[in-house]
Amino acid sequence: MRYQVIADDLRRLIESGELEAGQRLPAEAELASKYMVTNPTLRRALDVLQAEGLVEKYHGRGNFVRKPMPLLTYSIDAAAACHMARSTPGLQVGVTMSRLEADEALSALLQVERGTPLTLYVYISHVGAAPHSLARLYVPRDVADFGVPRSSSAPLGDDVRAGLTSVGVRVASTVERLTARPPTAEEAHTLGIAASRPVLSIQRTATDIAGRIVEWTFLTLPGDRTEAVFTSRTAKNSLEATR
Amino acid sequence: MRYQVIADDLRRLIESGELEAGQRLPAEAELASKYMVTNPTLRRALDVLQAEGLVEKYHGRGNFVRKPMPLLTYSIDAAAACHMARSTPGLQVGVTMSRLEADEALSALLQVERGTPLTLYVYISHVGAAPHSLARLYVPRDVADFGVPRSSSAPLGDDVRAGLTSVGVRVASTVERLTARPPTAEEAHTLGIAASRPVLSIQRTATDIAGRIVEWTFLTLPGDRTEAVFTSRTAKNSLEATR
DNA sequence: CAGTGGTCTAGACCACGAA
DNA sequence: TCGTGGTCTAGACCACTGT
Repeated sequence: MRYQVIADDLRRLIESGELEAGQRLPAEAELASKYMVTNPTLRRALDVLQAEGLVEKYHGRGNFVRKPMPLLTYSIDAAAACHMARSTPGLQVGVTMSRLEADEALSALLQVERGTPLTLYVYISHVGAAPHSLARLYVPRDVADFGVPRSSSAPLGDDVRAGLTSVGVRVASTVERLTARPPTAEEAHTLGIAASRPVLSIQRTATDIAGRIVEWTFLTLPGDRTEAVFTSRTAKNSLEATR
Repeated sequence: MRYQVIADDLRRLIESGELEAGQRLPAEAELASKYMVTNPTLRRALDVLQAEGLVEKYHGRGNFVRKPMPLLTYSIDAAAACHMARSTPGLQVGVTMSRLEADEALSALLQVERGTPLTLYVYISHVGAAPHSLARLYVPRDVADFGVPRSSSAPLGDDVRAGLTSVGVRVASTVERLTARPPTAEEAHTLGIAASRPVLSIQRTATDIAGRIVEWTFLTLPGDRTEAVFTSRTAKNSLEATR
């Protein structure tokens, strides 16, 4: 298997530092002639490295050694009942807002009737040029209807939650469902990862005292750059445990 | 992109049930001529479906529609502070126990000195012949030293936790760290999944009131067959929220 | 052995990105 | 525009599985 041999050689070059992080690899045509293989075979080798998270491919620009990225920590703390991501140096967060009406799928997820007006917030965070996280938050407009939050350092939509609180919505309960799965084609493209790289997918439902769903969030986080941390303290001992 | 079109069509056939679970797909040559593409293009389409977990490939035997497996729910409930998996019909759990001494890595994880005697419990659950979950629990023997738990319906080692409580160990705090990643070769073999299928990896640390780590657990769960659910209630409203 | 999937070539052509 | 990666063909040959 020539493509494995080539992948092994390039992996060695990357891990030994001879090809530096962020650096562009030689053009595929160049590598193909160096290794005396044809285009498809060389590309197969690069696919292996991309699947391992060592290489990023950009159509028209080149193939790059993937930079080690800061770990994004998604914290789930029972004591504080808060959700935050550790602020990361160089992290930029972009927010877009759009208004839509609930279709079949959304009406089921949010437990509202079809056609219910919703607001969708999409958060995409970057470290430099590389995407780092993707968050989609749906809020029924009859629950709250505020504008685009200031682009903040919260890549996972915490400021929408803060906005809900500020308009008097009381969140009583939050349910988070976490799965590991391959990204959809769209997610892989948005996050700039290979379709074979796992993502940590988190679906978060926030319910108010009346049992109404006030926020439904869909987080897609690159598996190898994300850690979800959950801390629970046994109720009776919570005071002693914090010393 | 012809391979995507083909993948979409085959996905539709699988999801609609026209191609049944476990059934062999037509030979690649047959499919290639049906879709009027060549071998590499058809195989590319199958790669997509394999990455999505819809198809399993076996060299020399054929390509098969992957059988759906029961979902394992890993529940993290702040109110109850308990961890359990929903009992699954046909689920069988095997437990093995072994004694060892902490090496470099384990001494760091468990915050004990090298050479500290430990007990390792390995839980492997099956549904029929197919492996379903893998749990490795380490307990320092100076914390507790009980025998092999009765093989139970708890595939994730909950009975070790129960055993700790029964000998008077008070767990004050539990930290769980969840990541999505590809399996190691060993894990892929044990769980019977492809190396490209993501797993949900959970590292759970239980600490007692004195800050001593009393249990360190390493769970490896197949991503597309596991869902970790976390429920939190905002403290002040916990009574009202339960009605 | 026959049937199946796995790898590779040589080359054409398309699509994207930066200058 | 030009250099880059992305897709596809037509066909050869290899490797695994079961009879």
